Amino acid sequence: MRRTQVDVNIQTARAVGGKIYDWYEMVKRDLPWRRTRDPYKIWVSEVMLQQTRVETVIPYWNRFMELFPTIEALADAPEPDILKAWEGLGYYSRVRNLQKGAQVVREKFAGRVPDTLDEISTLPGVGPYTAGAILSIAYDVDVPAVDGNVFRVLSRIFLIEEDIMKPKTRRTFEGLAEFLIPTGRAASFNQGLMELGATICIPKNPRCQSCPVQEHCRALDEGMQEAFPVKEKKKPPRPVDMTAALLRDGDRVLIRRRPDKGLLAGMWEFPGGERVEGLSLEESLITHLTEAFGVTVAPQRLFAQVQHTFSHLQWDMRVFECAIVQGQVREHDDLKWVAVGELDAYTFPVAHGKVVKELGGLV
DNA sequence: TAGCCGTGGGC
DNA sequence: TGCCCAAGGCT
Repeated sequence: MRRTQVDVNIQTARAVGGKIYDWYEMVKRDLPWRRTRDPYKIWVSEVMLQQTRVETVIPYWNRFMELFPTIEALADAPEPDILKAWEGLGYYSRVRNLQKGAQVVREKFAGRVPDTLDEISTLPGVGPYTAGAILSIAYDVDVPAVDGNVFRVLSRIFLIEEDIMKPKTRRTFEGLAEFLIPTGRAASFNQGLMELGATICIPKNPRCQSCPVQEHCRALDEGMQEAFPVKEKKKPPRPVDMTAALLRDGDRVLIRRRPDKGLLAGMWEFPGGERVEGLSLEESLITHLTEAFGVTVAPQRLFAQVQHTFSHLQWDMRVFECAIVQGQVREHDDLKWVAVGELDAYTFPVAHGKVVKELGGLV
């Protein structure tokens, strides 16, 4: 028996596992992919269900089964056909991987979906969750299938405070989920855990009065249901004061290309940079341009102010119209004077694009 | 490890 | 409106 990092005695494990199993057998929804044991059809359903709601998946699964009823049919289908069948589901690499997987099954596994963790995990698009789901549901193998529902349900029952956003946390939950499986009944137990998470133990306002394991739930006991699972909140984007220079030469403006790596790699921008600690915006801009091109500029007026939020940064960018007071710009591949009317030919980040648009409006 | 990949629904 | 969330996996 694998040892879990969560302190659970065998009696509790048997009680919780059995109750979830019994409850699922009582209340399970009649879903189309629950009417088959065909590993291929269950595989397709599990991939469709990744990050996607059951109600959304049902019509897609039905249509997919008509179009590609077997591994052979999917393996041989033209890519445009499979994409069309997936249209509107999102995450389109899922269906490309599914087809690649079908081809691998045909060529390496004699057309039969593998029934071991090691083998099935070699299929593209089959990660730890999907592997466990297919093995348990289609082949009755007693392996866990830990998805977002399972994180939520188990973290509440056992008051697990590990951050579920950390990859290593998965092992804790897999160990516990495996420990809870009533022997030989992983198919219904695993689906029961997920069904419980989807219908009762929901993220907000969980329906604890209807829960089959309410008497075992430590979070309910402490009135802390909504504090679980523990999920490190994404840090809010760091605010950054950006500066940029609008330098004109007749109807042309100066743009430069960003480095090939890092944020907004390879895109074009109006030269500038982050505000330097201790300096004003204008002083920072002068410093950046001096260092970058060896020219001295004089900010003359604020041309535009643009806000743009990235996942990790929040730019408050001010674009100053500047004059060159000393030195000369030497053009090269990544630094050019470009007519305003030609700027469309260059790719700008959204923030700079707004400035380009404003410039265009002036022409 | 963190960023990326799509879409629809709930609040 | 703007988040968060939903049966994840890949790079």
